[in-house]
Amino acid sequence: MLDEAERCADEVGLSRLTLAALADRLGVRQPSLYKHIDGIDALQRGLSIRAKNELAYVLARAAVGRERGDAVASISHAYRTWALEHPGRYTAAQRAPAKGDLEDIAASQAVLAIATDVLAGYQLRDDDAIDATRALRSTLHGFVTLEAAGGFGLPVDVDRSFDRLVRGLITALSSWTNTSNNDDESRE
Amino acid sequence: MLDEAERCADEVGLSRLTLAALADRLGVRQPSLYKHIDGIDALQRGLSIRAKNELAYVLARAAVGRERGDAVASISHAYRTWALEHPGRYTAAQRAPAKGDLEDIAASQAVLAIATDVLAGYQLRDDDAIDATRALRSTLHGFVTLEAAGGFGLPVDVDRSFDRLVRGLITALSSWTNTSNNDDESRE
DNA sequence: GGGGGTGGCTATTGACATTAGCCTATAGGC
DNA sequence: GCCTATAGGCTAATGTCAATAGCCACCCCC
Repeated sequence: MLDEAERCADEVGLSRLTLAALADRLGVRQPSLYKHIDGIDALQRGLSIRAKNELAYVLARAAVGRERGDAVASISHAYRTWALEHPGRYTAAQRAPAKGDLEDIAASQAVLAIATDVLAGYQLRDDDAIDATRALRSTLHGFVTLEAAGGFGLPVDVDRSFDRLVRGLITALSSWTNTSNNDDESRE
Repeated sequence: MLDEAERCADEVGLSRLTLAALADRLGVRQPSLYKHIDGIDALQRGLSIRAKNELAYVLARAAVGRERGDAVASISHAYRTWALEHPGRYTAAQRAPAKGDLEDIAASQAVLAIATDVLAGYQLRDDDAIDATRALRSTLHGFVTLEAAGGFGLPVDVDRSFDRLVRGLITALSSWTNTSNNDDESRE
């Protein structure tokens, strides 16, 4: 059932994943779904957890045997590719865990852990590491979200833009501890 | 009426802004709203346009008299502040214009124009400029969205993280044309 | 061959969006 | 001063969706 829900969400968008539509696709009446899942909130939670775990797995695979800029570039592209291929699941994965929902929290941290691991190569400490993780997540999430929402109107090559963004990110990470208190103007 | 809708959206979240709730707040029955606006789609479109224009104005003010890194930092902080103060409107502003909806397209471009203007100080040409604009938008949008969604679980200072991110962005922009084809490893 | 669990079903309720059609106050034109 | 168009409210009704209650059939296992 979650399988079908995932497919449905990816096809029509998470916000249009309705219990009625799902029942239709499964060839049963809508109330029958309640024998398998406890309402639409639980459905979204289930999708979210599966999505987070799947994403974590994809990212982990992209990172094996790489480090620093190489690893960042690899997971970045894997992230974007996965998100674009599974827009419904990607949206689901953004759902923040409820307080005390250990399974959901674990799934969320599985994704986070990849980022942390990759950034470990940069030898950042404490808050620096957290800042860098947040920067990585923000950058990827922002681009992918805008792209998926059709926010980039112009027909200019989006792959290239993403590549540039990732490169910029890697540049920033390379000198992360140096930028704690500087300005710009390194050129011209 | 849009005023009240904005307040309501900011208070309870755009997704929970319902015509029924809005009618309640206005002290009228729900169908009466149709005398003023053509359904919930039109309401969201109206909110979106107003939000985009307001955001564009806020950003423009933040940019006056500044350039390059200074301007980027200023609009970045203005962007985040506005988004956090008006979460409903900010969400509304993300809505992509419908094809051929000139008013909405104009509002969207008003926001974009600020970014373009600010980045003009970096003397980027053609696709470079577009890539940089997309990078700027992605970075800000990503951070703010994650923050608003409660995506940053840890209690570590979010202001600081944002500051670092913006600095990193400025660093990347400063050497934008140089990063077209490099790697990382500028340190250690 | 009976009992329970599994997984369907219909019927019903309640929130919400939307449409149809009605009523009133009022602002101008005459 | 009257007449009418319109702005802006209303009730009633329909349709979609989530959710709950309560019923029934099958099937496995003993």
